[in-house]
Amino acid sequence: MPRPPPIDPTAAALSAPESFEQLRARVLERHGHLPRRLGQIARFAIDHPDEMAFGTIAEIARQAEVQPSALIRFSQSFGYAGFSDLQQIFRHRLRDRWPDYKERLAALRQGGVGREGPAGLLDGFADASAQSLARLREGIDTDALIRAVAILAKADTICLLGQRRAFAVSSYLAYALGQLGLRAILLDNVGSLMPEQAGAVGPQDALLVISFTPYTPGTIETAAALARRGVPVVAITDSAFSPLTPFASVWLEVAEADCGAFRSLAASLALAMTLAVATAKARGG
Amino acid sequence: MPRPPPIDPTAAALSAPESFEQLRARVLERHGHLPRRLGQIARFAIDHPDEMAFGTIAEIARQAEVQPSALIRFSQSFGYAGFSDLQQIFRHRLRDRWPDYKERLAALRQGGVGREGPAGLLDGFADASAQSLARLREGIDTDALIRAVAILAKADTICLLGQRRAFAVSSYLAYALGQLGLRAILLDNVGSLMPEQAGAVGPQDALLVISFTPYTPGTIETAAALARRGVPVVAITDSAFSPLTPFASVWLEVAEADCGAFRSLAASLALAMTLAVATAKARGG
DNA sequence: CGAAGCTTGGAACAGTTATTCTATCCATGC
DNA sequence: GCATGGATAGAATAACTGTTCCAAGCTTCG
Repeated sequence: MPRPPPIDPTAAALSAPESFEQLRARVLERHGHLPRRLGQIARFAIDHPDEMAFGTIAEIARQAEVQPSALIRFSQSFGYAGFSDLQQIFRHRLRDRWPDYKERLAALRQGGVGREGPAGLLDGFADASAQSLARLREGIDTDALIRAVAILAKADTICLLGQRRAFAVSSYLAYALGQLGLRAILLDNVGSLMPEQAGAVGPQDALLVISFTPYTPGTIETAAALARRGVPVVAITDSAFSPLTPFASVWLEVAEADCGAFRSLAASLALAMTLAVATAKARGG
Repeated sequence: MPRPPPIDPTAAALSAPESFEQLRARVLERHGHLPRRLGQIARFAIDHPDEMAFGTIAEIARQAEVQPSALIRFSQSFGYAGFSDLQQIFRHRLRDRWPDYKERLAALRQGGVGREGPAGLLDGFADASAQSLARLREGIDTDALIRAVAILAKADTICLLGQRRAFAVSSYLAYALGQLGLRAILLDNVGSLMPEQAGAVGPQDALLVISFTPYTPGTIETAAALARRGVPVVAITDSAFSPLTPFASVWLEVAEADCGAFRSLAASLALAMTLAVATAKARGG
């Protein structure tokens, strides 16, 4: 690797960026050829501009996992006299952003139509997701949740089943449970091998199945077959009338709001994560 | 003039306002029967909230023509431990529409409102998701979003790439785009066939790639290879320093909040859905 | 392998911070 | 007019601030 060219202090001093946008551009441009620690700071600064604005040098250094002196070197290498000078940039950014924020808030309160085009769509999906989350918090059956965690904590292996729309949830659970050190297998039906994937599952394991209207037939069949074989079943679904409820040991209802034709997944994912972490806690503790 | 009733320290301590709006209301209400200097401070605080957020106690005291100690008495008379506590309110007002997530959680716990066990965890994940969504709405780069939609709308086939944590997003996009009647293929690396899956992709297509820290090496490599072949790349990632940004035609930043070790996916999914539906609209219209 | 160059960590520094405390001031009630 | 008690100003203080400086650590080049 070629040695990075020495930083020209004159060049740096000539041009201490005066606005956040300028600074940001400069940081992005130089990030590649910045020493390790300074690069770390650059990253933190751009990713957490609010912290940079308010924190003391000690706090920021701790959060960025750097020495306070490194922050000063960073500031100076971009042409500022010291850290305080650099911090001014971040503070001004917040000051200037404020009026914009006020207007938006007012617009939202009035119930105005909001933004147009893709941004408007985004507002819609974000709204739907937030609404789903709020409903989940208030409507969750705490008892069922506790029983579900108990079942999963007792299981030897946790099998995950969710197809089509619910596949995002089951695949994320496979990732999360793995990270938590829990044995889990994802019945993903690759190569139409679902029967074989489910073949070795027994009563000592547990099935966590996710399905929403229109319930994928394969999901229901596989879940039902496993339940018949004595496998405890925890179901995440969208209605008390779901075909999963008759044979589920525990079922949890999530009512996802929709924006247009598309339903959110935010609540289902939050619930899934809760199950994963609570199970890990129950087992580990 | 009637003598002002003595301030009841208990009453003040019972209720230190936690948001700027609450504080403002309280100040306005008490302003009439406040001692001269404290009234002076009240007025300055409401009129110059930015100064209150950024300044040191000495600067503010000078600007408000008051003694520093008066600022502390003012803070305490509203139930705060000292000036620094009061200043937090003004800082949070600027920092984010939403009070700091961690402190909110702490407040919930202290107030006894927070639930215990799995339900408490659920609250945490729901909070993190909601916060991510709020930040997405406010922080989204509308221009980039529009350019991204334009690229995707022009594409012959939309290729989806996202592994590990991001796989939930890419797989959901595969489902959604299919429902919308758009040709999309998911590069899922089943059987380690990623090279073959990506082999037929050309400049007439487009790649929609999703990756978060720690960026899966295979994702970056494949995306970079396709970009080199002239495939337009739209990236959803979590930082301006993501390894995707150098070769992405457009990149969209989502800053997901975390609850414990696990990050939410709510904002990424909402953004993904937005891209899908906006692309369908752009093409169908 | 040795030398030279930045880069890095950590201690030392002077200056400033928020806070506490006390003497003084002023307005009120008797 | 005097006593009372909160409000105020200002000095004292201890903690912490941002900054400087230097020795040790790497990396790269000769």
